[in-house]
Amino acid sequence: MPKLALKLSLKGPEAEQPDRWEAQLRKGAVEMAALASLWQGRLYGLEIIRYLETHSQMALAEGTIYPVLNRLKTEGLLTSEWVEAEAGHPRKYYSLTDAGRERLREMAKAWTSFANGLSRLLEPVLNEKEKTQ
Amino acid sequence: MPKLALKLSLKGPEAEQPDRWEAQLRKGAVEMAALASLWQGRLYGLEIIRYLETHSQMALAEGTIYPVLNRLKTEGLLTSEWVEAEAGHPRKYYSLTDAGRERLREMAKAWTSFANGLSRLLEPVLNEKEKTQ
DNA sequence: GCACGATACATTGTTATCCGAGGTAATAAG
DNA sequence: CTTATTACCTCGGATAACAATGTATCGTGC
Repeated sequence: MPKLALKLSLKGPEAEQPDRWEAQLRKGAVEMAALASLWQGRLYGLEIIRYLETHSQMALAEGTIYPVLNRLKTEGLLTSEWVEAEAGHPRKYYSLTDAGRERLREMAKAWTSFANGLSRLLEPVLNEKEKTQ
Repeated sequence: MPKLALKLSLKGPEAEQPDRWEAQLRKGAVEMAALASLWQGRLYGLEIIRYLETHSQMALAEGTIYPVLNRLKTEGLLTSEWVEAEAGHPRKYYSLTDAGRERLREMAKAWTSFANGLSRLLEPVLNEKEKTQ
């Protein structure tokens, strides 16, 4: 057996909708999440993925995180450095710059405001207080 | 003066970034917001825009809302009916279907979970509790 | 040595979405 | 009849997530 790593997409005729919707929710929040994962210290790529999965139920693919990290690096929001591991492939550790820290603060505030607005909107739904028009 | 309604995009060499980021945040949340605006009764297109702007600081363009409404209608989550206005152009009122109501409940739950995860992630940032690595 | 698996980084193509810019229709006022 | 207002609708560009795929490095078993 050579590899057999197929992840079994199983795309049925009219299956999977919730999955795609949550992907859309992630848009825009991903950059903020990546920055946030580095708030307490440097991490390398795959570590960021695991961190976010553990700390926020946000499951990102590798094909998502690497472009994002490069984007943020280009914008000067974080830096990277290669570090040799005792075993295995060398790792590229990312750290927040001062600009990145500042930007994350702004994003966090904007996010909070945005989330509060939506929460207010969803209140009747979650509390099931229907009003018959 | 003929019209002069140009909204002044003013796309400088490296200007406007915060605006585009918030647009990304909106992706995915828009469908939910549109459904939520109809929870308490029917509204027509422009009214939905105004409702969301008032109740959640979410400013949507017309070019955004109409395709979304058609999408939701195609999925059977809402229905529409033309209603003559006493004055001006007739209005197309949208209402939630039972399926739409049910879907909105699911979305609201998923959103809450997602938002809570991110809130947890941002806690250190908002509380400014840096830990020197 | 060399095949193999594990770990890690990286890129490409597909698909979905927001929204600016533009258009149409109906009514009312000048 | 021209203009303004209100409303609905559509097209095209830009951006983003991510599945699939590829590359590089090291350790282990033979």
